[in-house]
Amino acid sequence: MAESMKGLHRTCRCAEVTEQMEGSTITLMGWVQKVRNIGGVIFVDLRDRSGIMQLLFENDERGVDAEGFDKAASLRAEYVLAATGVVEKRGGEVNKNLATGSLELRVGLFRILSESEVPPFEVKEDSKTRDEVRLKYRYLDLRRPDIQRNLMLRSRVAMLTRKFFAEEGFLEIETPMLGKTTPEGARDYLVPSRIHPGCFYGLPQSPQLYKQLLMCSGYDRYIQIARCFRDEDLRADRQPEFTQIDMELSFVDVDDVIDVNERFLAYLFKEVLGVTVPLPIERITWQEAMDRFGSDKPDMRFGMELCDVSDIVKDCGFAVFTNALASGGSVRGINAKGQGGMPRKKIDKLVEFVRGYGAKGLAYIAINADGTRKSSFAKFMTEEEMDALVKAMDGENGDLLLFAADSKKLVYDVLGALRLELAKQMDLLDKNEYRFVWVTEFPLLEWNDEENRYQAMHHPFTMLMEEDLQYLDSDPGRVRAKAYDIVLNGNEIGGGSVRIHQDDIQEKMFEKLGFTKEQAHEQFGFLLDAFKYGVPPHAGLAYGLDRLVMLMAKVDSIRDVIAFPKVKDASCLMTESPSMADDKQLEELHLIVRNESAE
RNA sequence: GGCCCAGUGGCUCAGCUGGUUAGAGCGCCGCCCUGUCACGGCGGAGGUCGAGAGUUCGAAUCUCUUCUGGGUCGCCA
Repeated sequence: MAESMKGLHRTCRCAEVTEQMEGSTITLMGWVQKVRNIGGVIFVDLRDRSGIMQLLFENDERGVDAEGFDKAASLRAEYVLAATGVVEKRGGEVNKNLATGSLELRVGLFRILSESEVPPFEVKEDSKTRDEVRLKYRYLDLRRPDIQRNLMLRSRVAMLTRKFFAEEGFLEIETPMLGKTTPEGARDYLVPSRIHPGCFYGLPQSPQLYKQLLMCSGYDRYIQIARCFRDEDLRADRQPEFTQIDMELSFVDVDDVIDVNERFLAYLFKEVLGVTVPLPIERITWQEAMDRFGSDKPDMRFGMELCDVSDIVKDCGFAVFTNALASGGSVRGINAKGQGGMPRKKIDKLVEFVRGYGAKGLAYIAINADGTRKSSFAKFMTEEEMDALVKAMDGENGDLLLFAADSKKLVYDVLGALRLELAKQMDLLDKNEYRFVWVTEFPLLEWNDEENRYQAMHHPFTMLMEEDLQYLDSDPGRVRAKAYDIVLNGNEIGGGSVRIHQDDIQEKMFEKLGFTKEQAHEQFGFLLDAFKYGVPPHAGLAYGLDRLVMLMAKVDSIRDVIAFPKVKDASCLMTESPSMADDKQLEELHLIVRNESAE
């Protein structure tokens, strides 16, 4: 039977009890973590979000009466208690694993505020319970200390973000959830309009257009911690709804955005983790990132950089290499230091791995400890050619050299992914190390094979680098954008760009993207109109808050830093959303028509 | 949409080259225990092996289909 807490007030949280409070009478409230009934005395670990405090129940003049002792014996895991008593030094050993390990509360009076059924899993740290079960009972899962720490960390990140940017003169302004749907980019979540039959709102993929309008309106530094929605397939670091730290600034260029944001990151990491981020953060261009790491979000915690050996092998006898070069591709390799002894089976696994990225194969040279070589393609090459290749790769005894030959893009993809996979296998990735890098000068456009046209790599409002304007007509793929990503340990945690604010360039941009004037106006007319009335040069950036917190919390899934995440198919196992709407709702929204002729 | 991994008492797993009655740890229930903190001791309950079909004298085990969850490629301007 649940009892009332009437007349009782919580003094502090469980783990906030200190040795200075010894001798004083306090009241704690929380959940029963563990009952240890050893006969004449009962120990209970009481838990709340601060941690654990041990309660002592003993039937004597300083403790509980006989009835109270029987009640204590009935306690079970996850019961909610209010317990009043005296803080004492422990009579037995000190528990060094607890902040309150030298103390206990000798309970004089307590109430069971709520009983609990036996939970489907134990509420404890480092769960090994299947996600399926955890997420169905998410309200219990969220009681775990590690998840609670993650969400407390997240709260602190959000608080410090607001504090930092407020002090930098940013205004927090909310933008609509119900907006205009745009067919470009990710799929929108659509919300049917009751009042306008056949019409739909789109939930924002980001506040992009609104924040640019705010710049037009003179709110020269804007920030918002904004919920965003994308109806695309999920990943370990991707949820259909997620949170951005979104900002936009007027009268700035690339360096201004980078400056305030790297100071922000240094502040955040110092305050939250005590980690010093050396400033300025390293910057590399997109091209350099691709050439060295095969990725536009390179993990800089380790080397194993790509090496272009196209020139070395251009006349060799291995057709896989020469054919790739003949069709405009490249041959590149990476050197997995000390992996020359990798068993054949494991190498075959790597070959399987790269096939997943579209590679037709993976050539390798394993250099044994004694200098002899084992290679998948030695028979097509002369000894001299092999020597030159090994030398170019800086191959030493005991190394494993891996090569990909294909189109440039595929070679980047394959070796970029392989580099990360090898780093995982070789245990080169330390979660306590935080390596930031700005990747700049992204291509403005990328070719879309399916639609047979260029499309914006970032978005259609991204400014190009002035010096590349000359190529916009002759060689659009060569034009670089004033776009930048902030990358942390191989994760894109944020990205942004300088926006176009000159209407002639914007129109040219739409033309390059294959928009007619009419199409551009139908989709973005309000922005183009706003640009007629005086628009400041502006630029912005948005962070994926969930990913950032995931890395700060050193966890592998974004779900561990989101209170109520969705599973792979975008449903919620707890609420069982999405669910069918009833006919009445659908009729009101004009999504079905009532059959009137049935009478 | 493709590929890969997993599904066995409440939880985590073992069993899988087909062969008695499917095991373990934790949890749960009962009794005992006055300094435990992974408390301990004794006793006990609890499983149509995700579902369906097939092969077989016989299926947790092999085959196919399907469901659920995870990872990933495509996708995510």
